[in-house]
Amino acid sequence: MRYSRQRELILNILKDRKDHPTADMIYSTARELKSDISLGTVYRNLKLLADEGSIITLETEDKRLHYDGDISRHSHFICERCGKIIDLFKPSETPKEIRDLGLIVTGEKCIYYGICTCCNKELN
Amino acid sequence: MRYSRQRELILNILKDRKDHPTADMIYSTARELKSDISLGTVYRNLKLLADEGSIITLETEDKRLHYDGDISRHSHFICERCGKIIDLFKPSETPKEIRDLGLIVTGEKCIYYGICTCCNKELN
DNA sequence: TATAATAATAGTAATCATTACTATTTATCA
DNA sequence: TGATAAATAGTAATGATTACTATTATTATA
Repeated sequence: MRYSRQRELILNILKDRKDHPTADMIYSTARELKSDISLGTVYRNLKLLADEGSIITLETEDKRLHYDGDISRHSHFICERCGKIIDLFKPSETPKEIRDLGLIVTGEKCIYYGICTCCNKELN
Repeated sequence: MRYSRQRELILNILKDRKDHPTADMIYSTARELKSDISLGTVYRNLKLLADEGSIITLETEDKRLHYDGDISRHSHFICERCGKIIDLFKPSETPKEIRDLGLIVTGEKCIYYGICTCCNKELN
């Protein structure tokens, strides 16, 4: 894979932020920094980066892929009211039961759903 | 919500099978049993059933929603080679850390990725 | 049981996130 | 410094899902 300025930009944008943006959110940030970058380039590179394991994808209920520049082992919480995605530390081991089934586990994505602290305050 | 024959059919199809079909897979089974059911009806009712909690949706990496008629607390394993989705028992509690953050957890979806037993045999 | 009210459907059109395509640009290596 | 081919910009296409509308079916009530 050859170096490209666009790919480096996309990766840096993602590594610098702590939220979990969609492709078009990354695209709009990228446009501010390089005004002629195209949406297709953003999509293509996000996929390349995800395939090589440099970033993580999150398949959420909003039907848009979200991206995470933090590839450390952790899970996520998604607020069903405001949609905010919160990083959670993931302390538990991969359940022994899974290995006992003869399955080879290479990754996991655990998403908790509910109401975040902010929304809970607003509701009460 | 008024009774409908189509919705009952869709729910029964899903409750009767142990795999995790997509909308169009459910649609083709439904067509065999009621030849004039429409794809839109399948989609609309799957959404209704998921919203009321009668079935579960699985957001996978293949960009198609999969449905599960088993609403007991369990997680899933997806084979990255053949795409098969396997039910796993979910013994662990919701991590205390999450509640300590002031988050209200109403649900969770945990998907493990890797290679299933069948595919592993074929590879060796 | 017949009928009025309206929820649900079938069939089709529209949407929208994502991917594919192609002429042009750019990174990289001899 | 060119040659080569990967990457891009810009646009068209794809495909899962949703919206729309005339018609049908359910259900409450007379």
